[in-house]
Amino acid sequence: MPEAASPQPAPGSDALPKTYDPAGTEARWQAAWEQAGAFHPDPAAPGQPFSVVIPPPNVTGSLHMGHAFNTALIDTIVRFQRLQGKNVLCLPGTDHASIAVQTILEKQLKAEGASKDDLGRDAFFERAWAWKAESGGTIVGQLRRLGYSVDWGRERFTLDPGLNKAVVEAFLRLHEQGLIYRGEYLVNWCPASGSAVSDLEVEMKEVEGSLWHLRYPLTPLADHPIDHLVVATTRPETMLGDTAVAVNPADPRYAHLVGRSITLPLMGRQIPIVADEHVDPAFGTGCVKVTPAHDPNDFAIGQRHGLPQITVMAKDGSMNEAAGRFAGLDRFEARKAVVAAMEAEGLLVKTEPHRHSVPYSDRGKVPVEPLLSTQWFVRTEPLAARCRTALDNPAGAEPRFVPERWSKVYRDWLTDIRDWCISRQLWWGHRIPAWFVVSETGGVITEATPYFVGRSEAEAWAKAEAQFGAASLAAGRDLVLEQDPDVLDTWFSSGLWPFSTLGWPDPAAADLATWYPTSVLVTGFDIIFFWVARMTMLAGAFLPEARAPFGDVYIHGLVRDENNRKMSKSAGNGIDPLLLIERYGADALRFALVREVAGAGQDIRLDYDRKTDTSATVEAARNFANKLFNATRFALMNLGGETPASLGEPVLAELESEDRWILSRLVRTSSQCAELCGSYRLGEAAKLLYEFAWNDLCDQYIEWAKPRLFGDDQAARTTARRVLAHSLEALLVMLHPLMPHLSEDLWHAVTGAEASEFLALQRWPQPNQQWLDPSHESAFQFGIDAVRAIRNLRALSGVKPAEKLPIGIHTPTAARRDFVIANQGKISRLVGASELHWEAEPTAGQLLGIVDSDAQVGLSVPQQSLDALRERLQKDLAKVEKEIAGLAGRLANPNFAGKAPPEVVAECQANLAEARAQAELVRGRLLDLG
RNA sequence: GGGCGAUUAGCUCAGAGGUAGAGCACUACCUUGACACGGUAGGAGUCACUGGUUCGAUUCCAGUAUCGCCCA
Repeated sequence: MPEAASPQPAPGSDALPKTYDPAGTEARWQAAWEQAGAFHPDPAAPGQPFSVVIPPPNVTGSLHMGHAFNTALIDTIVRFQRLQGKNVLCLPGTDHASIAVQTILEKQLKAEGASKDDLGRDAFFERAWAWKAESGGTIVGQLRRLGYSVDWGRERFTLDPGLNKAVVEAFLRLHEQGLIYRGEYLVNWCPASGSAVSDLEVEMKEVEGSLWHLRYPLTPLADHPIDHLVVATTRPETMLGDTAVAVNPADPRYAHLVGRSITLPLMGRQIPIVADEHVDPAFGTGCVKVTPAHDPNDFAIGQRHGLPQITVMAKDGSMNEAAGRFAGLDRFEARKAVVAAMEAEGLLVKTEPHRHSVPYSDRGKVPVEPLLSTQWFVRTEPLAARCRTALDNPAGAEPRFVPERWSKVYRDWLTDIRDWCISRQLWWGHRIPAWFVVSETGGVITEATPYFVGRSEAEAWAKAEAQFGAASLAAGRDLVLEQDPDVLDTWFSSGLWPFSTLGWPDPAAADLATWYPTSVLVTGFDIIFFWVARMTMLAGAFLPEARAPFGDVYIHGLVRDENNRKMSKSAGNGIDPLLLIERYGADALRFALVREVAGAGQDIRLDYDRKTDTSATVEAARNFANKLFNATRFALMNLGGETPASLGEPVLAELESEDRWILSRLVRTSSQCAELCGSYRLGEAAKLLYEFAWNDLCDQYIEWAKPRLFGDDQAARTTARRVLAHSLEALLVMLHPLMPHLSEDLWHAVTGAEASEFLALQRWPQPNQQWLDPSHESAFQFGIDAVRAIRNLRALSGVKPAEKLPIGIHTPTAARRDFVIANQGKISRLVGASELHWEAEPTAGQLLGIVDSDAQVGLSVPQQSLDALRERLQKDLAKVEKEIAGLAGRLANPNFAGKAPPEVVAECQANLAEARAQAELVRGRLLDLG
């Protein structure tokens, strides 16, 4: 980056604008980092490897605030680790989101009056890739705009050729291990997308439905009093596929009927009455209709009793030929028609309103239909078992969840896990690498058609030839192979993400060797099952030696809107991160998001005014950015063209009180902040730096150091410059993970570093440990307290801020006396004193304020009505008396003295003495005031 | 039905076994030679409730209530 392009003039210049304008600065540094390849690591480089693969956003449009949040957290972590000197890889990418993208495209086609079948598979794919290019481009642009320090040179897409290779290999190996099978089962069928979906993609929704009580006539039997049973159902249309009625074997009302048969109304079919323990005698009439082909529970009953499965619905949700005269009707129309028909026959007993759960398709937003279908499945238990073992690793759970409580959620899901339906009747996705020998089954694919799994069609052919070639030849027919038309669940490819992106299955991949397993996965709790568990299961199948594909899993909450609702596209309550970035800057948005996340993975609520597109939270962060900008501007104006390096380190022997104080605070802050960032307590780290920067450096240090910075004493000025430059530089380094652009920019301005150098690649500050000095910190704290007491007194007595007047500080303690005398000029400036003097005891004729039991401050002002001061003192007295009561009460308790730690008792006694002394002072002052 | 989380200042949220914190908002004053996106000084809370452990609980434990989420 050419120097001329920098917004910062050379150090020492005072030509900076008064406010920070993030837009240009952020774009410039993003470009500079990328052009320099700053985040493109070499696997052979020194430094402990640290790696993160980002959760790839779906290419379904653009990013929302949740992505910005996830990005802010990950980038803070990886930038921090980079500053620790690690060899950091942060790998970006996007997800093809098979079902979601196909839904979008089909909707577009429908709007154009076309369908995917008109287009054909190839043209549809072309269209899908075009969509991917557009949406993916938008997303990548947004990620760049946030300042994500990822390696764009390693960007991946879950449907790119490299990932396809990994997907095919994974499928093959799982198949070889017997962990993939194909079979006809009751699956969740989404009629909207025309595909099977997994259990996870089904969401239970409470709906107001009806419970229909239907009369099923018993097949007549001479001299038997009961001639019918009543069944209750929420789905009358499925009765067309009933193959039994079930009762509880212990139900005395019906026990004697078990084994008899019923004539199924409307269909005329004879179906048996079976006894099954899973029937709840208390629900409805205690009799349930059994439709094994359309209900999971009935399916299980059917299996136990060997009942036939009659599918009465087609895959588009309409009734099929097996539904007799209802064939062709949509399932919801059929429901009405069946009820009407039953009523017409006098078989509808009653209809009750009934609230119940209905499975909905996550994507299609329509009720899912349990349907018998031949699909591919992953046998999950062996994989899950390995994950549970890794979690129980005596040397430490793998992965380690942060916060820990999520590991229970993860474990529970991996216990009693169901097999994973991985085939989808879609086009956009990884085609299943299986070829059917359709010549064996008359040219069609059935459940019985033999198939071969291969890395390529040629490989499948070779296998097919070997097994069926001779027989085919003998039978005089050609071998015909046809690839399975279906694609894999998106999560199958996402599940390989932490290693497929690093080069797996190539055993020699350097990235894999260096950066696998990855260091930490950062994601929301909502995809622990979808993604985290799938990755650990699949990694266990292929790279079991690592136990888990990531050491830590840092689970964060969701971003909620100003009304505490989860932000979502469908609810229309999303907030576009770009709007806030444009208004406040990416650094401000990032800082605001991270600062909100101090707690243990709680959701964060981002305040937002939709009328004005403003956010007080982000605005506060923007103000902080501006404060830093101005602090740096001040430094540049007062460092005399020098840099931290040219000035050299502060020299201990030359330091004044505020120097000792800020450097001690710096030592403390740098180690605390590193500790917090290293343990994912990023919000606390953000707050710590905010306080150090604003309260300590700006409000105190700079104000106390101004006389030296403005003065003529060269030696004193150099010392102050050294401390200021040093503290500021360290602060900028520490802030870099949180506010990368601003800190990079200001760091260049302060250090005068070459454009080819980057703060992003510097080292975390290592301030001299000798500067840590608690006694100086408390000594200086007295100065802060005294200044505040004087200012308070001025405000209460109504002295004009600009009015200078004689001021005294009264303390008998030698160290404090020395402090006051040594800092006379500085304190005078801070409190507006025309003359500042020290006396052990206050002399008469002053207006006095109390710092603590050992110090008072006095203003030489004419006596006046001082209700405000009196009020204040009375309040102080009340407070201190309350404290005395509490402390005295505690000390009077013999158990306290006996059982509490001695240092606590001593502290308590000291506090009591202090409080009593203060109370005395306050009472004295009140008496003086009359 | 099972599990998890939350309940702290007007709002949004930190916090920690030993006298309650921040940001925003609020009040008063101040355009002081970095910053009004600023400064100074203030006001403001029975830490949801009830028990228990403890010398001491807002903090740990149990239960209750309310809200939210996940699983069935």
